[in-house]
Amino acid sequence: MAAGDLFHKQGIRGVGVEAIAEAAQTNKMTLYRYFASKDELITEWVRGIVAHKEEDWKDLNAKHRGDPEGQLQDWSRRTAAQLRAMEERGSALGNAFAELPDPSHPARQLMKEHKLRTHKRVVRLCKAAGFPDPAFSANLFTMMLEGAHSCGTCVGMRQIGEHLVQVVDLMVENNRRRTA
Amino acid sequence: MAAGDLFHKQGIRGVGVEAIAEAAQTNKMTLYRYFASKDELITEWVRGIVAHKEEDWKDLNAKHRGDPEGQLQDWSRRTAAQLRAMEERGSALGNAFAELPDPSHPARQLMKEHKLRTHKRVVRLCKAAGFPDPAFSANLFTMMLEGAHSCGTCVGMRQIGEHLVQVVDLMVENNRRRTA
DNA sequence: CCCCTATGTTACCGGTCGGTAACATTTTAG
DNA sequence: CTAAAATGTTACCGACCGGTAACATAGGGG
Repeated sequence: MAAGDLFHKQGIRGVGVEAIAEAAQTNKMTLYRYFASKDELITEWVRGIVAHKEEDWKDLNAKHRGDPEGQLQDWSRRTAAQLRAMEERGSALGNAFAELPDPSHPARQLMKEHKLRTHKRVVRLCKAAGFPDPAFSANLFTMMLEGAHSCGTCVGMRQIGEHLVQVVDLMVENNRRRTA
Repeated sequence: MAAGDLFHKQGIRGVGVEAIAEAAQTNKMTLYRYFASKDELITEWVRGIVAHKEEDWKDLNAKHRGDPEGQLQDWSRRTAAQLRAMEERGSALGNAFAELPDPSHPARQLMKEHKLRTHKRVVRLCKAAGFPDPAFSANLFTMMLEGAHSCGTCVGMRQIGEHLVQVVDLMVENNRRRTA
């Protein structure tokens, strides 16, 4: 899905179907034989991103089975890596969410569900890790994660990523000391 | 600037000049006698929001002169209040930033400058408050602030706001204990 | 009253965009 | 090789949008 690059770089509404077709090395007609509308194209693109992130979580769970702290830490590290690879344009999902105000848009719903699932996962991890107030800690994690994407404009993504990792490590270690 | 409501609710690109004029209880022609283009309209709208936020900072500084911790805490409380008053649609500036990919767009530059100024202010406050690693703490604050806006989708803005206040208070108190 | 300015009205222009029809071309499979 | 399926090409439609011209109307100060 080469269209995604365009969506991300120029904004969903800023890129025309013609340009998408060209980027996919085909033409408008063929495109419309596979996708019913531009909205469906957008939705499939979003679905792909979301699926990829969900896959990442499965991988995380497989790699650190029964180790919630490890999952949280690895998660922060992967996020930091993504941040490092990120350009001026910020998070694809975040931007897409802002560009699709219609609450009934399928792509928006996909993103919302994914956000909810992710947050629930983090709450579960915090609970499993024995954090005294899992809801609070989870919200904190989520806030920082979401925020990290949009504040690379201030100091650069590298530093933000490192600090994200730092603070997650710190919280996990603190909690370990507390429970030990 | 009633146009702002439309920009915020339907997205900048999703609202036409005609609708803006109608919302301002006038018509397109009169609008174009005051603003050279839609982009200028957007820019002025953004300028207004940014100016308001800067004014808020001045007020913060005036109310807690020589008390950096107090400024940080009050800042988190004001943000929480904004979050509580926020609907499904999220932060106006955040969305605008996502909707204006062109780095040379004046509105985008305004937002970027504002973000940088704000972050520098937070760094200065952290330094003044005697945080051991001001850059780190400031990034943490900014991450949470930025993130709070975009993760109300998960658990609702009220809880996010409260937790933002909680963690800022916690950090400030921790630092106070450390330096005492 | 009258002039000047601000505002409103209508119609229009050029361009772009999402989407489709009809037809030509290539690729693939049997 | 041939038939069928997939892909490409061109042209087009209708809708919308940003922006403008020309003209009508109102309103306020001298």
